[in-house]
Amino acid sequence: MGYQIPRGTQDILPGTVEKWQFVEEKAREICSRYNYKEIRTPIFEHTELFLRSVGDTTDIVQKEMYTFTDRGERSLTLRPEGTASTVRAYVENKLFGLAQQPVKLYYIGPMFRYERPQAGRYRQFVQFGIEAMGSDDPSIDAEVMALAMDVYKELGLKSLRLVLNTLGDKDSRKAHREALVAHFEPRIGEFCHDCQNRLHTNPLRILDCKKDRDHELMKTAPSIHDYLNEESRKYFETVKSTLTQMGIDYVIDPTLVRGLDYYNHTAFEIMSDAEGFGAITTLSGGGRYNGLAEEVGGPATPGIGFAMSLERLLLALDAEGVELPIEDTIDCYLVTMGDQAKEKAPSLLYQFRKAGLKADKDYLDKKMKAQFKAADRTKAKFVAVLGDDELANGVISVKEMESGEQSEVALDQVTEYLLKQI
RNA sequence: GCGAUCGUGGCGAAGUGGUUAACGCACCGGAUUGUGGUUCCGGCAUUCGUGGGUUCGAUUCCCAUCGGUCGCCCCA
Repeated sequence: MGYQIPRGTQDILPGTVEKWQFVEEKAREICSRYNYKEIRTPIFEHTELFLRSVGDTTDIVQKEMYTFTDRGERSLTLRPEGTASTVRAYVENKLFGLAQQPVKLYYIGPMFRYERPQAGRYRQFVQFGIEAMGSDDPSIDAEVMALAMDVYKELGLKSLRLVLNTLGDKDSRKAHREALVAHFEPRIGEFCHDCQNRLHTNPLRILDCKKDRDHELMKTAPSIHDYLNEESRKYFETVKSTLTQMGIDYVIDPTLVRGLDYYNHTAFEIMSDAEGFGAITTLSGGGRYNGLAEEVGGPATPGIGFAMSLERLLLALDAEGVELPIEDTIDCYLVTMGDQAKEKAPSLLYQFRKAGLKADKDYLDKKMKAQFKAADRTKAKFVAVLGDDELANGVISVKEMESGEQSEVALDQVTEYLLKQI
């Protein structure tokens, strides 16, 4: 049976690829409205970059990376997300020196994570994401969320929920973290294995453990909101009020924690409430990562961004029954009858195409009836019928498929005729 | 990484330890020798994900493996 596609990957074929193109085009259009410029970075990076940025205690790094050694003994990793590469490029290319700040970038491309595939989860998947670096103004946090929501809304999605939280700044996080450890440590034995490990690596994650959700200590656990210093609290307030003024709905979820270590202050996810998703409801996620540029060897630079999976976006469109306005017709299908006409066909078709018409013909020597069927299948608006008779008289028959109306046109005028008709 | 479930032609989908593997859609041809979307007739899987085992014989039973789907974990 030949070869099989690797697990968790997919071929995107004609018929589906048009949806991808449409969605990508929409994302680009919105980015250009918000003045974000595209950046293209390599699909693999030095492994160290991800260890540093994503965090070596995260699931992504611990068990999901496609890491390999190249012939020069370098450890490389297929990118599991886009922020690390973008920040690396920002630092390496000294974009912090650009006159125009903040630097607002977007990317669309494949990411790789070694996971058990299921609906909406692949080993190679496409993320569209943006990063704004060089400003810690809360209005840019709101802008990032607005942009993300615009993509979904303008494509026609309705069942959306913007979930928002703050993780606070370094000091707030540190104080909260200590409080969490103090809270759970005396009775950590009552928690699951994962949580016991999390206590010292990442106590924040205990809060959204599904197994221990009902433990009494969960309800009394210290919330980050009680440990926010004045600055962090004010920052969060401004982000919220800006969103409100923009008319963007959101809900606060104090337990929202993101899976990557680099986040602070604003963290958000966009969820879909549409039926038909199974376990996956998160369409995209993002947040602020002040300090990441330094971590990667650059100057202290605030940053914020988000990323969405296009696979999940398409799934959501499907779940909500959204039909994208995709044009898949052609203007003219050329049908021929007889040897002379057949010989004339390629040059005539070329003439159509040079004039800008979408045109095609038969290549399998089919009978006329079958050629018409093919014309239907390609959704041709017009069929031009050229037989030896017409050719001898210097004319061609043009039939409009929907109405069935047919007229005879001079052969040397048919291109102009078709251009006028469509 | 763990658990469950499924895997039959291009697609959907029956089926049985035993000579020819239903059916529907799609496709191809003809009725209609220069005109499509309707109708009628005919054609279309040496083969049941792959490999091995049990058996006189397996698509059907067993094992392994690969893959899909779902749940857990986690995430986009």
